[in-house]
Amino acid sequence: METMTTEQKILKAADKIFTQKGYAATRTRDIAEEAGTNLALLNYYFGSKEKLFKNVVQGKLKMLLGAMGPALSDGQISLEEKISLITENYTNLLLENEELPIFILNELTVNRELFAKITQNTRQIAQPVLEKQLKERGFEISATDLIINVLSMTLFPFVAKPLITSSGLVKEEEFVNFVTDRKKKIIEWIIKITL
Amino acid sequence: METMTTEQKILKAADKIFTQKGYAATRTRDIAEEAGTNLALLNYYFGSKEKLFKNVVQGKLKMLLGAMGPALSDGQISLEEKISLITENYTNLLLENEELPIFILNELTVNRELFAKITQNTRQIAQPVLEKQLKERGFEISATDLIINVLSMTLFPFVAKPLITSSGLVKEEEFVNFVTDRKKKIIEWIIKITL
DNA sequence: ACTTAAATTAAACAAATGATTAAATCATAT
DNA sequence: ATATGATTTAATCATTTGTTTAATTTAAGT
Repeated sequence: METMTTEQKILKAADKIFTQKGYAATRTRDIAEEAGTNLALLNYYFGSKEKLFKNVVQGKLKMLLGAMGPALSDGQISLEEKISLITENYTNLLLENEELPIFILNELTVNRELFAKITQNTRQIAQPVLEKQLKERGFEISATDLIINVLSMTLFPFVAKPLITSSGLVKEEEFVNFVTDRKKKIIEWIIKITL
Repeated sequence: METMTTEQKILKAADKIFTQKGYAATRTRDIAEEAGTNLALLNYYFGSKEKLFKNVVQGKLKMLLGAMGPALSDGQISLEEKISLITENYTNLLLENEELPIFILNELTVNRELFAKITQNTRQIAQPVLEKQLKERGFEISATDLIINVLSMTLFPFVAKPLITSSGLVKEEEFVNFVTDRKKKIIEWIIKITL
Protein backbone atom coordinates (compact mmCIF):
# COMPACT_ATOMS: atom_id res chain seq x y z
CA MET A 1 0.00 0.00 0.00
CA GLU A 2 2.84 2.32 0.87
CA THR A 3 4.22 1.98 -2.61
CA MET A 4 3.28 5.51 -3.56
CA THR A 5 6.02 7.81 -4.65
CA THR A 6 6.32 11.17 -2.93
CA GLU A 7 5.20 12.90 -6.07
CA GLN A 8 2.04 10.82 -6.12
CA LYS A 9 1.39 11.46 -2.44
CA ILE A 10 1.58 15.19 -3.04
CA LEU A 11 -0.70 14.96 -6.05
CA LYS A 12 -3.22 12.92 -4.11
CA ALA A 13 -3.17 15.36 -1.20
CA ALA A 14 -3.48 18.30 -3.56
CA ASP A 15 -6.40 16.61 -5.27
CA LYS A 16 -8.18 16.19 -1.97
CA ILE A 17 -7.65 19.68 -0.59
CA PHE A 18 -8.07 21.64 -3.81
CA THR A 19 -11.32 19.83 -4.49
CA GLN A 20 -12.50 20.39 -0.96
CA LYS A 21 -11.64 24.05 -0.53
CA GLY A 22 -10.93 25.44 -3.97
CA TYR A 23 -7.75 27.02 -5.27
CA ALA A 24 -7.63 30.28 -3.33
CA ALA A 25 -8.50 28.83 0.07
CA THR A 26 -5.94 26.05 -0.22
CA ARG A 27 -2.57 26.53 1.52
CA THR A 28 0.44 24.78 0.08
CA ARG A 29 1.42 23.92 3.65
CA ASP A 30 -1.81 22.02 4.12
CA ILE A 31 -1.12 19.99 1.02
CA ALA A 32 2.37 19.15 2.20
CA GLU A 33 1.09 18.13 5.61
CA GLU A 34 -1.71 16.03 4.14
CA ALA A 35 0.87 14.33 1.96
CA GLY A 36 3.07 13.72 4.97
CA THR A 37 5.97 15.45 3.31
CA ASN A 38 7.84 18.71 3.25
CA LEU A 39 6.58 21.98 1.91
CA ALA A 40 9.60 22.43 -0.31
CA LEU A 41 8.93 19.15 -2.06
CA LEU A 42 5.78 20.57 -3.52
CA ASN A 43 7.79 23.13 -5.45
CA TYR A 44 10.54 20.63 -6.09
CA TYR A 45 8.18 18.31 -7.92
CA PHE A 46 5.56 20.64 -9.32
CA GLY A 47 7.21 24.03 -9.56
CA SER A 48 4.42 26.07 -8.05
CA LYS A 49 1.00 25.98 -6.47
CA GLU A 50 -0.55 26.97 -9.76
CA LYS A 51 1.13 24.24 -11.78
CA LEU A 52 0.10 21.67 -9.19
CA PHE A 53 -3.44 22.98 -9.41
CA LYS A 54 -3.53 22.73 -13.18
CA ASN A 55 -2.33 19.18 -12.83
CA VAL A 56 -5.20 18.35 -10.50
CA VAL A 57 -7.79 20.18 -12.57
CA GLN A 58 -6.73 18.44 -15.74
CA GLY A 59 -7.45 15.10 -14.12
CA LYS A 60 -10.77 16.18 -12.70
CA LEU A 61 -11.87 17.68 -15.98
CA LYS A 62 -11.04 14.45 -17.73
CA MET A 63 -13.18 12.54 -15.22
CA LEU A 64 -16.09 14.90 -15.68
CA LEU A 65 -16.04 14.98 -19.46
CA GLY A 66 -15.04 11.34 -19.74
CA ALA A 67 -18.38 10.25 -18.29
CA MET A 68 -20.17 11.72 -21.27
CA GLY A 69 -17.88 11.93 -24.26
CA PRO A 70 -17.69 8.43 -25.75
CA ALA A 71 -21.38 7.59 -25.43
CA LEU A 72 -22.58 10.62 -27.31
CA SER A 73 -20.71 10.26 -30.56
CA ASP A 74 -21.28 6.54 -30.98
CA GLY A 75 -23.82 5.88 -33.73
CA GLN A 76 -24.28 2.26 -32.67
CA ILE A 77 -25.81 3.19 -29.34
CA SER A 78 -29.52 3.94 -29.35
CA LEU A 79 -30.97 7.14 -27.96
CA GLU A 80 -32.44 5.42 -24.93
CA GLU A 81 -29.17 3.68 -24.17
CA LYS A 82 -27.28 6.93 -24.46
CA ILE A 83 -29.44 8.67 -21.93
CA SER A 84 -29.27 5.68 -19.66
CA LEU A 85 -25.52 5.48 -20.03
CA ILE A 86 -24.93 9.13 -19.26
CA THR A 87 -27.12 9.35 -16.17
CA GLU A 88 -25.79 6.04 -14.92
CA ASN A 89 -22.17 7.04 -15.45
CA TYR A 90 -22.55 10.45 -13.88
CA THR A 91 -24.56 9.32 -10.90
CA ASN A 92 -22.05 6.62 -10.09
CA LEU A 93 -19.11 8.95 -10.64
CA LEU A 94 -20.54 11.71 -8.49
CA LEU A 95 -21.59 9.39 -5.70
CA GLU A 96 -17.87 8.73 -5.35
CA ASN A 97 -16.87 12.35 -5.99
CA GLU A 98 -19.57 14.59 -4.64
CA GLU A 99 -17.61 17.84 -4.79
CA LEU A 100 -16.31 17.22 -8.31
CA PRO A 101 -18.85 19.22 -10.34
CA ILE A 102 -19.13 22.23 -8.05
CA PHE A 103 -15.34 22.37 -7.82
CA ILE A 104 -14.85 22.37 -11.56
CA LEU A 105 -17.74 24.69 -12.30
CA ASN A 106 -16.71 27.22 -9.68
CA GLU A 107 -13.03 27.30 -10.65
CA LEU A 108 -14.11 27.51 -14.25
CA THR A 109 -16.22 30.55 -13.40
CA VAL A 110 -13.77 32.32 -11.11
CA ASN A 111 -10.69 31.57 -13.12
CA ARG A 112 -11.60 31.90 -16.78
CA GLU A 113 -8.06 32.74 -17.94
CA LEU A 114 -6.44 29.79 -16.23
CA PHE A 115 -8.97 27.47 -17.77
CA ALA A 116 -8.69 28.86 -21.25
CA LYS A 117 -5.38 27.08 -21.66
CA ILE A 118 -6.61 23.84 -20.15
CA THR A 119 -9.91 23.59 -21.93
CA GLN A 120 -8.57 24.46 -25.34
CA ASN A 121 -7.48 20.87 -25.85
CA THR A 122 -10.88 19.74 -24.65
CA ARG A 123 -12.64 17.96 -27.43
CA GLN A 124 -15.82 19.65 -28.50
CA ILE A 125 -18.89 17.80 -27.42
CA ALA A 126 -19.92 16.08 -30.60
CA GLN A 127 -23.61 16.22 -31.29
CA PRO A 128 -24.09 15.59 -35.02
CA VAL A 129 -24.64 11.90 -34.37
CA LEU A 130 -27.20 12.64 -31.72
CA GLU A 131 -28.85 15.24 -33.93
CA LYS A 132 -29.17 12.64 -36.67
CA GLN A 133 -30.71 10.06 -34.32
CA LEU A 134 -33.25 12.59 -33.13
CA LYS A 135 -34.22 13.57 -36.65
CA GLU A 136 -34.51 9.95 -37.78
CA ARG A 137 -37.08 9.29 -35.11
CA GLY A 138 -38.93 12.50 -35.71
CA PHE A 139 -38.25 14.11 -32.36
CA GLU A 140 -38.56 17.84 -32.11
CA ILE A 141 -36.12 18.55 -29.33
CA SER A 142 -32.65 19.76 -30.25
CA ALA A 143 -29.57 17.76 -29.32
CA THR A 144 -28.36 20.64 -27.20
CA ASP A 145 -31.56 20.82 -25.18
CA LEU A 146 -31.56 17.07 -24.74
CA ILE A 147 -27.99 17.00 -23.47
CA ILE A 148 -28.52 19.95 -21.18
CA ASN A 149 -31.67 18.37 -19.77
CA VAL A 150 -29.98 15.07 -19.03
CA LEU A 151 -27.02 16.80 -17.44
CA SER A 152 -29.26 19.18 -15.51
CA MET A 153 -31.38 16.53 -13.92
CA THR A 154 -28.41 14.30 -13.21
CA LEU A 155 -25.77 16.77 -12.06
CA PHE A 156 -27.82 19.50 -10.42
CA PRO A 157 -28.73 17.57 -7.27
CA PHE A 158 -25.02 17.13 -6.57
CA VAL A 159 -24.17 20.73 -7.34
CA ALA A 160 -26.97 22.02 -5.17
CA LYS A 161 -26.73 19.38 -2.46
CA PRO A 162 -25.96 21.78 0.40
CA LEU A 163 -28.93 23.92 -0.51
CA ILE A 164 -31.22 20.96 -1.02
CA THR A 165 -30.35 19.34 2.26
CA SER A 166 -30.19 22.48 4.38
CA SER A 167 -33.56 23.61 3.04
CA GLY A 168 -35.03 20.31 4.10
CA LEU A 169 -36.05 19.22 0.60
CA VAL A 170 -34.01 16.06 0.98
CA LYS A 171 -32.48 14.88 4.24
CA GLU A 172 -28.75 14.31 4.30
CA GLU A 173 -29.19 10.60 5.06
CA GLU A 174 -31.63 10.19 2.20
CA PHE A 175 -29.46 11.83 -0.41
CA VAL A 176 -27.78 8.71 -1.76
CA ASN A 177 -31.14 6.98 -2.13
CA PHE A 178 -32.62 10.09 -3.67
CA VAL A 179 -30.10 10.35 -6.50
CA THR A 180 -29.99 6.59 -6.95
CA ASP A 181 -33.74 6.43 -7.39
CA ARG A 182 -33.60 9.31 -9.81
CA LYS A 183 -31.41 7.35 -12.22
CA LYS A 184 -34.35 5.29 -13.45
CA LYS A 185 -36.78 8.19 -13.22
CA ILE A 186 -34.61 10.54 -15.25
CA ILE A 187 -34.56 8.11 -18.15
CA GLU A 188 -38.35 7.87 -18.13
CA TRP A 189 -38.71 11.62 -17.85
CA ILE A 190 -36.33 12.32 -20.68
CA ILE A 191 -38.14 9.85 -22.89
CA LYS A 192 -41.45 11.56 -22.13
CA ILE A 193 -39.97 14.94 -22.91
CA THR A 194 -38.33 13.83 -26.10
CA LEU A 195 -41.34 12.05 -27.56
CA MET B 1 -26.71 59.35 -8.05
CA GLU B 2 -23.85 60.07 -5.69
CA THR B 3 -26.20 59.90 -2.75
CA MET B 4 -24.79 56.60 -1.53
CA THR B 5 -23.32 56.51 1.92
CA THR B 6 -19.82 55.17 2.34
CA GLU B 7 -21.18 52.12 4.06
CA GLN B 8 -23.39 51.38 1.07
CA LYS B 9 -20.54 51.93 -1.35
CA ILE B 10 -18.44 49.38 0.51
CA LEU B 11 -21.29 46.89 0.61
CA LYS B 12 -21.91 47.29 -3.10
CA ALA B 13 -18.24 46.84 -3.89
CA ALA B 14 -18.02 43.82 -1.62
CA ASP B 15 -21.08 42.35 -3.28
CA LYS B 16 -19.49 42.71 -6.68
CA ILE B 17 -16.07 41.30 -5.84
CA PHE B 18 -17.14 38.53 -3.49
CA THR B 19 -19.65 37.30 -6.05
CA GLN B 20 -17.07 37.49 -8.80
CA LYS B 21 -14.13 35.84 -7.09
CA GLY B 22 -15.44 34.10 -4.00
CA TYR B 23 -14.51 34.69 -0.38
CA ALA B 24 -10.96 33.38 -0.25
CA ALA B 25 -9.75 35.04 -3.45
CA THR B 26 -11.15 38.42 -2.51
CA ARG B 27 -8.76 40.99 -0.99
CA THR B 28 -10.19 43.57 1.35
CA ARG B 29 -7.99 46.13 -0.38
CA ASP B 30 -9.72 45.40 -3.68
CA ILE B 31 -13.09 46.00 -2.08
CA ALA B 32 -11.93 49.30 -0.61
CA GLU B 33 -10.52 50.40 -3.94
CA GLU B 34 -13.65 49.37 -5.83
CA ALA B 35 -15.68 51.36 -3.31
CA GLY B 36 -13.39 54.35 -3.79
CA THR B 37 -12.68 54.46 -0.10
CA ASN B 38 -10.11 53.52 2.46
CA LEU B 39 -9.21 50.03 3.62
CA ALA B 40 -9.72 51.00 7.25
CA LEU B 41 -13.28 52.04 6.59
CA LEU B 42 -14.16 48.49 5.75
CA ASN B 43 -13.28 47.41 9.25
CA TYR B 44 -14.73 50.59 10.69
CA TYR B 45 -18.15 49.87 9.28
CA PHE B 46 -18.23 46.09 9.10
CA GLY B 47 -15.73 44.91 11.69
CA SER B 48 -14.01 42.31 9.56
CA LYS B 49 -13.84 40.70 6.16
CA GLU B 50 -15.90 37.78 7.41
CA LYS B 51 -18.69 39.92 8.80
CA LEU B 52 -18.85 41.87 5.55
CA PHE B 53 -19.01 38.61 3.68
CA LYS B 54 -21.86 37.30 5.78
CA ASN B 55 -23.69 40.52 5.08
CA VAL B 56 -23.30 40.04 1.34
CA VAL B 57 -24.21 36.38 1.44
CA GLN B 58 -27.34 37.01 3.43
CA GLY B 59 -28.58 39.34 0.71
CA LYS B 60 -27.69 36.95 -2.10
CA LEU B 61 -29.31 34.04 -0.35
CA LYS B 62 -32.46 36.02 0.08
CA MET B 63 -32.48 36.81 -3.64
CA LEU B 64 -31.98 33.18 -4.57
CA LEU B 65 -34.60 31.75 -2.24
CA GLY B 66 -36.96 34.65 -2.73
CA ALA B 67 -37.46 33.71 -6.36
CA MET B 68 -39.07 30.45 -5.30
CA GLY B 69 -40.46 30.67 -1.80
CA PRO B 70 -43.78 32.54 -2.09
CA ALA B 71 -45.04 30.80 -5.21
CA LEU B 72 -44.66 27.30 -3.81
CA SER B 73 -46.73 27.55 -0.68
CA ASP B 74 -49.61 29.46 -2.21
CA GLY B 75 -52.63 27.19 -2.62
CA GLN B 76 -54.38 29.66 -4.93
CA ILE B 77 -51.80 29.27 -7.65
CA SER B 78 -52.25 26.33 -10.00
CA LEU B 79 -49.53 23.82 -10.68
CA GLU B 80 -48.88 25.10 -14.17
CA GLU B 81 -48.68 28.66 -12.95
CA LYS B 82 -46.25 27.69 -10.22
CA ILE B 83 -43.86 26.08 -12.62
CA SER B 84 -44.18 28.99 -14.98
CA LEU B 85 -43.63 31.46 -12.16
CA ILE B 86 -40.53 29.76 -10.85
CA THR B 87 -38.75 29.32 -14.18
CA GLU B 88 -39.74 32.83 -15.21
CA ASN B 89 -38.53 34.37 -11.96
CA TYR B 90 -35.26 32.49 -11.89
CA THR B 91 -34.39 33.01 -15.53
CA ASN B 92 -34.99 36.73 -15.24
CA LEU B 93 -33.10 36.94 -11.96
CA LEU B 94 -30.12 35.01 -13.23
CA LEU B 95 -29.93 36.86 -16.51
CA GLU B 96 -29.20 39.89 -14.32
CA ASN B 97 -27.01 37.95 -11.87
CA GLU B 98 -25.26 35.22 -13.76
CA GLU B 99 -22.74 34.32 -11.07
CA LEU B 100 -25.29 34.26 -8.27
CA PRO B 101 -26.06 30.53 -8.11
CA ILE B 102 -22.52 29.24 -8.55
CA PHE B 103 -21.31 31.74 -5.95
CA ILE B 104 -23.85 30.66 -3.35
CA LEU B 105 -23.55 26.96 -4.10
CA ASN B 106 -19.78 26.99 -3.98
CA GLU B 107 -19.49 28.99 -0.78
CA LEU B 108 -22.17 26.79 0.69
CA THR B 109 -20.08 23.75 -0.18
CA VAL B 110 -16.69 25.08 0.84
CA ASN B 111 -17.84 26.86 3.95
CA ARG B 112 -20.44 24.67 5.63
CA GLU B 113 -19.81 26.03 9.15
CA LEU B 114 -20.14 29.65 8.17
CA PHE B 115 -23.38 28.90 6.43
CA ALA B 116 -24.86 26.88 9.23
CA LYS B 117 -25.49 30.08 11.16
CA ILE B 118 -26.86 31.95 8.17
CA THR B 119 -29.14 29.26 6.81
CA GLN B 120 -30.63 28.31 10.15
CA ASN B 121 -33.06 31.18 9.86
CA THR B 122 -33.82 30.12 6.32
CA ARG B 123 -37.41 29.05 6.08
CA GLN B 124 -37.83 25.44 5.09
CA ILE B 125 -39.07 25.04 1.57
CA ALA B 126 -42.73 24.27 2.09
CA GLN B 127 -44.05 21.50 -0.07
CA PRO B 128 -47.22 20.20 1.60
CA VAL B 129 -49.34 22.49 -0.56
CA LEU B 130 -47.62 21.30 -3.69
CA GLU B 131 -47.89 17.69 -2.56
CA LYS B 132 -51.62 18.15 -2.13
CA GLN B 133 -52.05 19.70 -5.57
CA LEU B 134 -50.17 16.83 -7.17
CA LYS B 135 -52.25 14.23 -5.37
CA GLU B 136 -55.53 15.96 -6.25
CA ARG B 137 -54.73 15.70 -9.92
CA GLY B 138 -53.49 12.15 -9.69
CA PHE B 139 -49.88 12.81 -10.59
CA GLU B 140 -47.32 10.27 -9.57
CA ILE B 141 -44.29 12.47 -9.25
CA SER B 142 -43.25 13.62 -5.79
CA ALA B 143 -43.16 17.30 -4.90
CA THR B 144 -39.45 17.02 -4.24
CA ASP B 145 -38.71 15.54 -7.65
CA LEU B 146 -40.85 18.16 -9.30
CA ILE B 147 -39.12 21.03 -7.56
CA ILE B 148 -35.67 19.61 -8.22
CA ASN B 149 -36.51 19.09 -11.88
CA VAL B 150 -37.74 22.64 -12.35
CA LEU B 151 -34.73 24.06 -10.56
CA SER B 152 -32.36 21.74 -12.42
CA MET B 153 -33.52 22.68 -15.87
CA THR B 154 -33.75 26.36 -15.01
CA LEU B 155 -30.62 26.91 -12.91
CA PHE B 156 -28.20 24.40 -14.32
CA PRO B 157 -27.45 26.22 -17.58
CA PHE B 158 -26.32 29.22 -15.53
CA VAL B 159 -24.28 27.15 -13.12
CA ALA B 160 -22.60 25.27 -15.93
CA LYS B 161 -22.35 28.16 -18.35
CA PRO B 162 -18.55 28.16 -18.63
CA LEU B 163 -18.54 24.45 -19.39
CA ILE B 164 -21.43 24.70 -21.81
CA THR B 165 -19.94 27.56 -23.76
CA SER B 166 -16.32 26.40 -23.74
CA SER B 167 -17.39 22.95 -24.92
CA GLY B 168 -19.20 24.51 -27.84
CA LEU B 169 -22.65 23.26 -26.87
CA VAL B 170 -23.93 26.82 -26.83
CA LYS B 171 -22.01 29.80 -28.12
CA GLU B 172 -21.43 32.67 -25.72
CA GLU B 173 -23.42 35.07 -27.89
CA GLU B 174 -26.35 32.67 -28.07
CA PHE B 175 -26.56 32.06 -24.35
CA VAL B 176 -29.15 34.69 -23.51
CA ASN B 177 -31.39 33.46 -26.32
CA PHE B 178 -30.80 29.89 -25.29
CA VAL B 179 -32.01 30.32 -21.71
CA THR B 180 -34.78 32.68 -22.76
CA ASP B 181 -36.14 30.14 -25.23
CA ARG B 182 -35.92 27.45 -22.59
CA LYS B 183 -38.38 29.27 -20.33
CA LYS B 184 -41.34 28.22 -22.46
CA LYS B 185 -39.87 24.80 -23.22
CA ILE B 186 -39.25 23.94 -19.59
CA ILE B 187 -42.87 24.48 -18.72
CA GLU B 188 -43.96 22.14 -21.51
CA TRP B 189 -41.38 19.56 -20.54
CA ILE B 190 -42.32 19.62 -16.89
CA ILE B 191 -45.99 19.20 -17.78
CA LYS B 192 -45.16 16.19 -19.95
CA ILE B 193 -43.10 14.67 -17.17
CA THR B 194 -45.68 15.30 -14.51
CA LEU B 195 -48.64 13.91 -16.42
C1' DA C 1 34.56 2.53 -1.15
C1' DC C 2 33.85 6.57 -3.95
C1' DT C 3 31.30 9.61 -6.87
C1' DT C 4 27.36 11.69 -8.53
C1' DA C 5 22.77 12.89 -8.85
C1' DA C 6 18.32 12.71 -6.83
C1' DA C 7 15.49 13.32 -2.81
C1' DT C 8 14.59 15.42 1.58
C1' DT C 9 14.83 18.67 5.37
C1' DA C 10 14.96 22.90 8.05
C1' DA C 11 15.29 27.59 7.79
C1' DA C 12 14.62 31.89 5.90
C1' DC C 13 12.82 35.46 2.54
C1' DA C 14 9.84 38.61 0.43
C1' DA C 15 5.45 39.84 -0.68
C1' DA C 16 0.69 39.96 0.42
C1' DT C 17 -2.98 40.59 3.52
C1' DG C 18 -6.34 41.43 7.35
C1' DA C 19 -6.41 44.39 10.99
C1' DT C 20 -5.24 48.38 14.00
C1' DT C 21 -3.66 52.86 15.49
C1' DA C 22 -3.36 57.65 15.93
C1' DA C 23 -3.94 61.76 13.95
C1' DA C 24 -6.80 64.76 11.00
C1' DT C 25 -11.15 66.34 9.10
C1' DC C 26 -16.04 67.03 9.00
C1' DA C 27 -20.69 67.66 10.80
C1' DT C 28 -23.81 68.92 14.30
C1' DA C 29 -25.57 70.68 18.39
C1' DT C 30 -25.17 73.99 22.01
C1' DA D 1 -17.50 80.12 18.14
C1' DT D 2 -16.76 75.88 20.53
C1' DA D 3 -17.14 71.35 21.90
C1' DT D 4 -18.31 66.72 20.86
C1' DG D 5 -18.70 62.77 18.32
C1' DA D 6 -18.66 60.60 13.82
C1' DT D 7 -15.96 59.91 9.73
C1' DT D 8 -11.78 59.61 7.07
C1' DT D 9 -6.89 59.14 6.12
C1' DA D 10 -2.15 57.49 6.11
C1' DA D 11 0.91 54.65 8.21
C1' DT D 12 2.11 50.59 10.60
C1' DC D 13 1.65 45.78 12.67
C1' DA D 14 1.58 41.02 12.91
C1' DT D 15 0.68 37.04 10.55
C1' DT D 16 0.19 34.23 6.71
C1' DT D 17 1.76 32.33 2.54
C1' DG D 18 4.20 30.99 -1.75
C1' DT D 19 8.76 30.31 -2.84
C1' DT D 20 13.75 29.73 -2.41
C1' DT D 21 18.17 28.48 -0.47
C1' DA D 22 21.60 25.78 1.43
C1' DA D 23 22.73 21.91 3.81
C1' DT D 24 21.92 16.91 4.64
C1' DT D 25 20.56 12.32 3.55
C1' DT D 26 19.57 8.57 0.39
C1' DA D 27 20.15 5.76 -3.72
C1' DA D 28 22.60 4.10 -7.68
C1' DG D 29 26.40 3.40 -10.65
C1' DT D 30 31.34 2.33 -11.14
